[in-house]
Amino acid sequence: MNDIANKSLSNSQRALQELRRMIFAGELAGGTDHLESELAERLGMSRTPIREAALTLENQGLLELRPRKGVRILPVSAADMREIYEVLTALESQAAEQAALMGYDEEALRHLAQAIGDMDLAIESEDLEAWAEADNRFHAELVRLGNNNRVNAIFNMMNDQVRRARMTTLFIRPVPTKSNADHRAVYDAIRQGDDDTARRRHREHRQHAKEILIGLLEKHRLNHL
Amino acid sequence: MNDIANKSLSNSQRALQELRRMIFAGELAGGTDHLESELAERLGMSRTPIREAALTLENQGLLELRPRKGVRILPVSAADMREIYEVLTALESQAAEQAALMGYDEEALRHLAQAIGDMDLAIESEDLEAWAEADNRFHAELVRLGNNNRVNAIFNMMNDQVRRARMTTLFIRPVPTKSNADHRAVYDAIRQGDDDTARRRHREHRQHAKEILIGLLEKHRLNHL
DNA sequence: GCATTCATTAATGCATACGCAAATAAATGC
DNA sequence: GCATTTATTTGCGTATGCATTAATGAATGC
Repeated sequence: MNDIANKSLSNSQRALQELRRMIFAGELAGGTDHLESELAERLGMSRTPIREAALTLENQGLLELRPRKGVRILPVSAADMREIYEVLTALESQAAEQAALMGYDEEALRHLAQAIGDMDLAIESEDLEAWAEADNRFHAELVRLGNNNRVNAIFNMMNDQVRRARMTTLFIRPVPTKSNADHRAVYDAIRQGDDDTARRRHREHRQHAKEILIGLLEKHRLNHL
Repeated sequence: MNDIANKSLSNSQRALQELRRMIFAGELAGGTDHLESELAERLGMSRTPIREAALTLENQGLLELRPRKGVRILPVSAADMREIYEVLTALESQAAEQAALMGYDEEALRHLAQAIGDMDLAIESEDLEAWAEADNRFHAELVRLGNNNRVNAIFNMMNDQVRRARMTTLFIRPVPTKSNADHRAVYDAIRQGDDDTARRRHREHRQHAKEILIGLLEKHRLNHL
């Protein structure tokens, strides 16, 4: 984010966040190969911290270490997106259910309500980027309320990969005017402690989103992003 | 497994599988700290491959790298087990649903049926270890049939941690005579392509297992394993 | 002209070395 | 005797160098 914050980070950590950034920014495009030494030079450090960062990113499914071919930035295919959405559907539904069981009061659900409100505004002003940001905020907050660190961690990993695809798909997708009805229904169910409805409603919401996305990807022949 | 196979592995890979084994065998107990250099010496290699393996294991949630304190083997608490079971419940249910949608024939479900049969036999002969092995085989096969690499990968990670707890809990838990009825119901639903039933039934099965386990852990004050 | 073998190149996997910062012990002041 | 400062130790983060081994190109045989 800023240089001062970076000063306190180790080189491994800087490498990690820089490589992530480069991947998401498309500077390291999906499907391309890069030598460790090349990346090391580019980030102004030795191969050691680069390797450590690459190891981590490999575990997170963003790239692959292929001996003598360099690190390969993994492309995200339509099939990958299906897998990712299935994981997200399963885990977020679980989070919605758990959130409903937690008995949160209105104050605790403030961020969730805020995100829904922001999406309304974004749709009115037809600001797709603002909508995507608020939508993501809603889902992240929902998962947080689910009160399960592991679900949270996996969500973040998968979400990273979705973000890569979203850049592309956001602008070819229909304005999601309907989806906020789902969000509200999930919110209400959580507020009322109705875990069954929360889970089921969110599940349908995500499943629907998946079908739209996969449909778009296939229609536009976007097989790797 | 054997020396010959190990010869062809890199030191990093050997370190990875050795450290895993030591953790699961209890040689590196939960909550204990170990210096990188100590582990390096113990495995007869330098710190570099040890660090790489430790990085991976940290990502997988088995240990934690704490500067100057060594790698800390993470204990698995009752709260952790709750989290893990929630993830497994969500993902396996998704896998059951997807498996039902795949339209597998009897042959494709052979391993699943085999595992169920083995559990029957194990219960008859009261062989808890054999039962646990077959049970695990059933769940792993179910996930495989779910046809989602990411679900598979996460399942394996979570399952690793469950295995650590199972060593302890297996012998204080009641003989699971009833659970095979669930397994059969899930099998039938998949065989008949009834995705809704497969998902719901498996979800209930897992949820039940979770409640039993958590109950046991709390009753026996097993807060960290 | 094509396949096969050999030589060359180059990138990795790993060992090693070292500076730095944190933790611990020692010493000093009060 | 306690607190605070200073010295010492120790483990980690990272750079560097080298042996290994795969990939590439050259050369030889057919």
